[in-house]
Amino acid sequence: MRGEYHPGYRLIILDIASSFGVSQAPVREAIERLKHEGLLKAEPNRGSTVAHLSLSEMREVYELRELIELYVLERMLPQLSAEDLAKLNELYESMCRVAQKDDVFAFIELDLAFHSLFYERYGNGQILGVWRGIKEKTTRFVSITNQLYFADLMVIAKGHRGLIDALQSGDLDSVKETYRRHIEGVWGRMRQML
Amino acid sequence: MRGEYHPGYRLIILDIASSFGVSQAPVREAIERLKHEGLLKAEPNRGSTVAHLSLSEMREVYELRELIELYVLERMLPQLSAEDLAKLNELYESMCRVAQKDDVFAFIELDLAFHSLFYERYGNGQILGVWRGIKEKTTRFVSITNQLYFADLMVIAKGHRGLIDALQSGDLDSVKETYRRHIEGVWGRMRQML
DNA sequence: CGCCCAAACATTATCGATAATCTTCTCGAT
DNA sequence: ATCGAGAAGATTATCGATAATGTTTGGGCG
Repeated sequence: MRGEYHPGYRLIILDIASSFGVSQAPVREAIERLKHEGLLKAEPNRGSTVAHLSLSEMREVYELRELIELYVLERMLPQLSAEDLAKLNELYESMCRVAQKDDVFAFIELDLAFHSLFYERYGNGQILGVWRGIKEKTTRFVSITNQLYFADLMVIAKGHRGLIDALQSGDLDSVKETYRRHIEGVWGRMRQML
Repeated sequence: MRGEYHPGYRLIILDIASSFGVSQAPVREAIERLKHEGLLKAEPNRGSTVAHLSLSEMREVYELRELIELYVLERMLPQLSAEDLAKLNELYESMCRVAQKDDVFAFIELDLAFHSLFYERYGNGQILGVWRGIKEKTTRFVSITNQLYFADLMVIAKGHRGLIDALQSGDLDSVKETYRRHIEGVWGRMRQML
């Protein structure tokens, strides 16, 4: 997740086991999990390597995200409480703080936490599950590309100010349009990295 | 998947291992996979049980399905080839054949294969992944509730005739409306089971 | 000089056993 | 009779070792 092992790196079970001071079994279990979360790729009898995460895959992720996030937003907008808005404001301020320190990893966590609020409030567990997958892939992509991202950290943070304002206005169309532009904007910044 | 082990059933590793004539390791690996596919649920040191699949969960699944299927349909409609339509017709006829034999499991496979065509043609791997999850949950739910489903098998089969006709007309709005009614109709039939 | 085959090596997959943990049952005290 | 402590049993989690598989290296042959 943090990009510590780069894509393509082959994980040797016995090495990992001895580095953690455990036997093969727990390492195998962990690898099995990571395989199914899509972080590792494996071929039978050939071991596991860190999965690649291509730009084209991220394009697909963003298409899916736009689809479900606009839907969730529309549906949960009426239920949005003052408390929720306070929480979003709080996250926005944390984002600004972290942006100045150029801490990319902490920033993306906050950014995604901001959007998570809507999915969690909405209460559809299946959609939440899809969002979790999107979140994970996004985090990983940012971790991998890292250094190229933080040029615009403050710009992205400020963008969330606009989102909050739109939510406060309560006008559905302007909320959807603001979000659509936001999501596409972040994606556009990402795609320029490669 | 076939409902052989019913929800709540506890899987004992050593029993399964000896029944397959293998040791614990491969059984553990399989369980780990099934856990992450959501078919099993596990608590640490307390073993694994077959996951329950509630009606409320299926409601969520159908909400998600309607969202993404209408989207995919809209986007890939222009690319739909005569070949695709022939394939859909073929599946429709198989459905009718199987419906008469009251083979619920075979029927649901055909039904889902019908809808899979759109997702596979569309070419967004992330969305396809979401669909795979939906497919799996649906199959399982039908397997579990089984006997209650096949009263309407022929009705559901015939419904696909209408979908093909709508697709052939090429009119987006009528396609979307037909599909929306179809998806909600199948869901309505399901919810009546409980 | 390059190519194929076999041996040596590296690594994964599987095994059976032990350790840790949880559950059930028994027994004594209240 | 009820509750809790503790032993006995069942099961999972972990271990280290062996078997199976894949990869590399070195040597003989064309």
